Formats: sequence, structure tokens, C-alpha cells
Amino acid sequence: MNHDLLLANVAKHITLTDEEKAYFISLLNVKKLRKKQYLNQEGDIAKGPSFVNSGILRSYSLDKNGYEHVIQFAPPGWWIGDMASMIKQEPGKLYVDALEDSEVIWIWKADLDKLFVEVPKFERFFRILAENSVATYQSRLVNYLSLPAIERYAGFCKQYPSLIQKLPQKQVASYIGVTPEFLSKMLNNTVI
Amino acid sequence: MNHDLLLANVAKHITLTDEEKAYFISLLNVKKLRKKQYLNQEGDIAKGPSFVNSGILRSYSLDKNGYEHVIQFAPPGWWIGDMASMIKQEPGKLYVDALEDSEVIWIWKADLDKLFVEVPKFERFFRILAENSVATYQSRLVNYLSLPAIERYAGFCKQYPSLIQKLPQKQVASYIGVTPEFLSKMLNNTVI
DNA sequence: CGGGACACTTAACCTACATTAAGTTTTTGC
DNA sequence: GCAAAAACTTAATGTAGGTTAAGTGTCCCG
Repeated sequence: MNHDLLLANVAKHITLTDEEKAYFISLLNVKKLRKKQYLNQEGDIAKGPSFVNSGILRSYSLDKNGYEHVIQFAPPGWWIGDMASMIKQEPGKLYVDALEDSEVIWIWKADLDKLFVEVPKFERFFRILAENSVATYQSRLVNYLSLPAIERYAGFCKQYPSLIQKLPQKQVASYIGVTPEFLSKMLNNTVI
Repeated sequence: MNHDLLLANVAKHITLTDEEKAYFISLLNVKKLRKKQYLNQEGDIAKGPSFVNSGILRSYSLDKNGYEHVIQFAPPGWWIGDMASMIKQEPGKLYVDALEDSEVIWIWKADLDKLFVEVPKFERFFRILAENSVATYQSRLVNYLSLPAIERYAGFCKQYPSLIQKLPQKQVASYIGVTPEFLSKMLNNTVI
């Protein structure tokens, strides 16, 4: 297993000594996921934050009619998880699964709390991560509340051009909050 | 001006020495807002995080038809701001204003960055704040994508019982993502 | 290389919620 | 204390997007 992508991600915001790096690595776990395999199911308690090393993961909720609603996609270099479940260590409402064969690096929440004490720089790293995440969710909510579906689609294409190539259309439909049928209709009626 | 509420808020997650407290307080600014007065307008660069000491603030976006969409309410003891604008120090998309006469304590982003270096405990405090915020936005998005309006209203009442008392109905309508007319109709057709 | 799952499309019909507009009640500022 | 603004209601009409269903294409994997 290879931690280079994760270490590069960490190095964007904090600088570690070799010793700190080694300690950090000693706390990491690796999991390989087959396409469609779950990392987390509704009702599970999230173990801790997960970093995508290869593949693509997504988190989603399931409504009472059985429809999926994608909350986040995570290509390589991204973090994913059910934050409410992780913080409170309570059963969560989200599913996390792999859209293709993937490799995930993750850390137990308890080990992360230890890491924060041993190497306080990591407080900074995860603060910055969480702040960026807040900014993303704020703007997602703004888009959702104030733009029609076609503009949310255009926004997604602009913001994640590489994901558009890789994802099945129905996953994108779910992310922007419409049915696959409606997205298909939109795309065939509209010149973007 | 009185920092007790803010210091109590900080003390929930980290413990400060008197000296650290004094330094923190030395960085704080206070602003009194009249009802309807803006703390931030679209296009402004957010100065830094703001803590509500009294009153109620809200953040919202304005769509191209002139409709407001409430992103967050902040009663006393809550933090509010346009996170994307604050992080990138770029003009933002959100308005922040006071729904009643209010008092806000805020800190310049540059001073906050200094504080993180001088008193690293604050990294932890703001990490926890941001993580809780992520959890809230995740669950808000789940609700928005998977529940009908009447259940989002019921959820709001359950989660923020004290706010329901104080807020005009049209503000709640905007938060749950419907028009005031539709919320009015729902409430008069439905026994909750 | 064949069959079954999965992705995408089309189309008819449906509904939750928006828009517009007018009227009533409550709050606010001077 | 009164006029004006803001909040709330009601109702007729409109529409973005959902639902259902059937058909076509495609890609696995055995």
C-alpha cells in the first residue's frame, strides 16, 4: 500500500517531520472495495474519516420510497464520511459505497483524537478540511434552493468536469436532485 | 460589552488560561446591528467569523427573481458567516442581516490566523465548530433531498422549538425551501 | 459468446409546489 | 395614536419535475 497521495494531501496544509509522518502512517488502515461494496450502511457508526486513494466513492441517503439521494462523490484525493455519525459516534443515516473498485485509507476516530493530542498540527489540517467542506455545502445549498435543475447540472459540469466523464448519468441526476428520466429529458431538449 | 457568552461557548471545547483569554479578547470586535441592518452583503468579502451575543441573525442568498433563500439562522450563542468568502477572501454570494436588534462579536480572519499560531488550542476549537457545521449541512441536505415540505417543517419545529416562537412564518418558509403562501396553506390544511 | 443486469430514452399522465393577485390582520415607526 | 409597512391568508391558475411503464442499447461476467 502506498500513502503518497494522502501525504501529499496533508502536505498541502501542514509540514510534518519524518517521525510525525511515521506515527501518522502507523495509525492508518487500508480497505479495498469492490464496485458496489459498502464502506458504511445506514445504522452503522462511522469508524472515522476515509480518504480515497483510488476509485470513486459516494455517500447517499435512501428515502422512504427507496430512492437514493447522492450527498457527495469522492474521487482519489478526497475525503468522505458521515460526519454526524462520526462526531457523535451514533448510528448514521448515510450509506457510503464504491462506484468502481477502490482503495480507501481510513483512521479510527479514537486514533484521530489521540493524533490531535500527540501532533497538534493535525488539528489545523482537519480544521482546514472541515472549513472547506462547510464552504462546499453552503454553496451546494444555495444552488439547490435558488437554481433550476438545468443550471445545477451546468454548475456540476463546470465544477467537476472530470467526474462528468466517469459517472453514469443517473448518479449525476441524483446528485443534482432530479430523477434520471428528467435529466435525460432535459439533456435532449436543451442545448447547453 | 460582555464576552461571557462567547467565553462560555469556547470553554465547551477548550480550556484557556487567563492570559490566553485576555489575548483572545484583545482581538475581538463588537458590532451592534439594528433590525434589518446588514452585517454582510453579496459581493462583500467576509471579514471573519461572527458570534451572536444577542438578537438573531440570518444568512441568505438572493435568486435572479429576487426571492430570498435562508441558509442559516443564528440566535445568541451561534456563529454565522459566508464560509467560502471568508476562506478564500473573495467576494461572497451571501447576505447576512439582523432579524431584530442584535449584538455581534467578530474577529478579523487575519487576527484569527495569528491566534491559531499563538494559541494552537483555537485550532481545535474551530475544528470542532466546523465539523459540527458540516454535520448540520449534511443532514440539512439529506432532509432537503428526501423529505416533502411538511416533514421538513416538522423537523425544523422539533430541532429549533425556540426559534419557531420568535421567527416570522415567512422566514421559516424560506429556510425549509417553500414560499410563504405554500407554508400558510400547509399549516391550515394539516394537523401536525 | 450469450444472457441478465444495468443504463438510457421516450412518452403519457400526475402532483407538489410556485405564481399572481387581492384582501385581512398585525406590527412598526414617527 | 395613526398611517404605512410588513405579515399572513385565500384562491385561481401555472409549471417544474415526478411517476409509471415500456422499449432499446450496452456491458459485464460466467
